[in-house]
Amino acid sequence: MAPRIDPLTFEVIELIGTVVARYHEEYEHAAAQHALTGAQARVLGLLAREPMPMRRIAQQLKCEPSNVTGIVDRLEGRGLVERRPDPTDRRVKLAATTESGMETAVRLRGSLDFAREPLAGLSHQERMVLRDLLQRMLEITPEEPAE
Amino acid sequence: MAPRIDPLTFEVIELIGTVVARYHEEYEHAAAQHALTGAQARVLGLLAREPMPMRRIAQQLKCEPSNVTGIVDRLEGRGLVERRPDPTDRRVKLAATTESGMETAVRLRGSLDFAREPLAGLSHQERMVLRDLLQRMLEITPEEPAE
DNA sequence: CGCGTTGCTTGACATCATGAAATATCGATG
DNA sequence: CATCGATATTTCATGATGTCAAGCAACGCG
Repeated sequence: MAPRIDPLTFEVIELIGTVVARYHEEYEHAAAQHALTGAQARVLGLLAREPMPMRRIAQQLKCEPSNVTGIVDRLEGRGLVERRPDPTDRRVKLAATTESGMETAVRLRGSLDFAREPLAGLSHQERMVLRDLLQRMLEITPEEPAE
Repeated sequence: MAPRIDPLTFEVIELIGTVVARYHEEYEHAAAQHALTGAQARVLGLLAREPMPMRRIAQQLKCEPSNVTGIVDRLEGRGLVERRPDPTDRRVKLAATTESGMETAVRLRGSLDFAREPLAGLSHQERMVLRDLLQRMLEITPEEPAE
């Protein structure tokens, strides 16, 4: 078995676990306020940015396309989303938010206060440090020199 | 969405979202390696620390007790967990890992390499900074006058 | 044109989650 | 002690999410 983890690292892991738990909790709660499930909220959020084929939704959600069919069905049943033909490929169906769906997505995003709430206590300087550390943790290479 | 959030904060939020996504991905993957679902892995992990009543499992998972019944049923069906009577209260059933369940839990914990991997690039000093920032970010319920 | 590939849906099935109702036990009160 | 409200668990019905296999339509290449 792997060598034991030092206490500091363990502590950070626990904190990340807590962040993950809190994030999910708030996300589900915000979704529920709009009578949406987490999965529906995620898809609606994706489509609010731009319409996209079912296939791509599945890739973003890391699930099977057949699963997306059902989720979009339910969103469509509520008039939040519609399927359009792709002009360049008749196999493809583009899912897109309706006007009502876009409104819901905007309100949803507004109530995702995980954004403002937990960062309130951090200064601008500290947010930059946090950003850099998270980036390195995720091994993201900044494409452009960061401000 | 309204530009109420400055770009830096937005960037940090996105990063946290990425952390959450990656965490879940790795967790589900590790669970699947032991033929467990995420929920089953979480319960097994809880019980590996100490046996506890169904009620408490539900509280930890933030779900209804009736849901826990099913999850423990499946773990019990595989011989990973067993139900014991609580000597002090005959209403209560204590769920506890079997020997085999404890082994699985230990191996599972070992394969949760989200622990070691993503922090590898950070120095001891940086981990301390990250820990402090996360702690302040998570500052539990602003009962105290938020500084 | 023919044929393998791709995109989406359908169907069968397991899991997770909720809520309401049933059962058993506890604890307190009269 | 008998009763009654509260608590712990289970069962049942229902819905959402997820997988996989099979099917159909359309694409595109040879």
